[in-house]
Amino acid sequence: MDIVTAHDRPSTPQEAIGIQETLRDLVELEDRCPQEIVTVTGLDVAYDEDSGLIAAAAVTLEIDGFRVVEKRTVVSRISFPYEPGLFAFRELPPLLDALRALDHVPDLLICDGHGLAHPRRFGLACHVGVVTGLPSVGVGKTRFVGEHDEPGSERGSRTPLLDDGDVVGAVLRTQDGVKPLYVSVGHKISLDNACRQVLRLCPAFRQPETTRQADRLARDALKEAL
DNA sequence: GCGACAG
DNA sequence: ATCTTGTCGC
Repeated sequence: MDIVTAHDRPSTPQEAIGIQETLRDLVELEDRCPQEIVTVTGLDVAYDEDSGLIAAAAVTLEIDGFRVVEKRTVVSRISFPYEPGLFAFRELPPLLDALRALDHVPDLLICDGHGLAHPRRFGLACHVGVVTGLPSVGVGKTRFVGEHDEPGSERGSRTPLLDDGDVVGAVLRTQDGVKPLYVSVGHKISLDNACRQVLRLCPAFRQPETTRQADRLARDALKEAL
């Protein structure tokens, strides 16, 4: 897969913020993904702070049946400190390497982190979407920005995530009585469609099947590299 | 000044 | 993210 990038390795936080403020104007919030989504790629990373290693994984599944189409892992060095709001610059380099290694271009990317639900409306999911040009969705496990009511306890219930008067995402219950997920638009997809696809990916567990598999792959790759 | 703060 | 005992609920 071809990826044009030159804006993923800033040397200072100030520079990183500048990159986000420049790229955020390229985010497309309309549905520009295929009408029928067939393949979905899950992205995740695992860290080992002691060795300074980071492992990234990209797993492409057929959304209907979850058959594995292909999977790639990359292990490299951590190149940016963790900082809320800038954490994409930590995960982006290895994630893009993993995506570049894919042979098949997926219909949608599922990121482990927020998209628009970010202080500058440009979280990891937006960044990955913009630099790849692919539709992307951000799925967070905890709140980063915004306020919301508690969604109903049944799977599929959702409430809007509001920040500064903007609907920046949705708090979506993916399993009955289980802690909800924070879904936000990354790129080229509407919030409604994003929630619909995430629900399809969560038939039995809280987290999307794509994220679960990517998480496991990244951990295994990291363990293997130690 | 005092919290809050994706992974 | 990762570490990591005990503990609550079904």
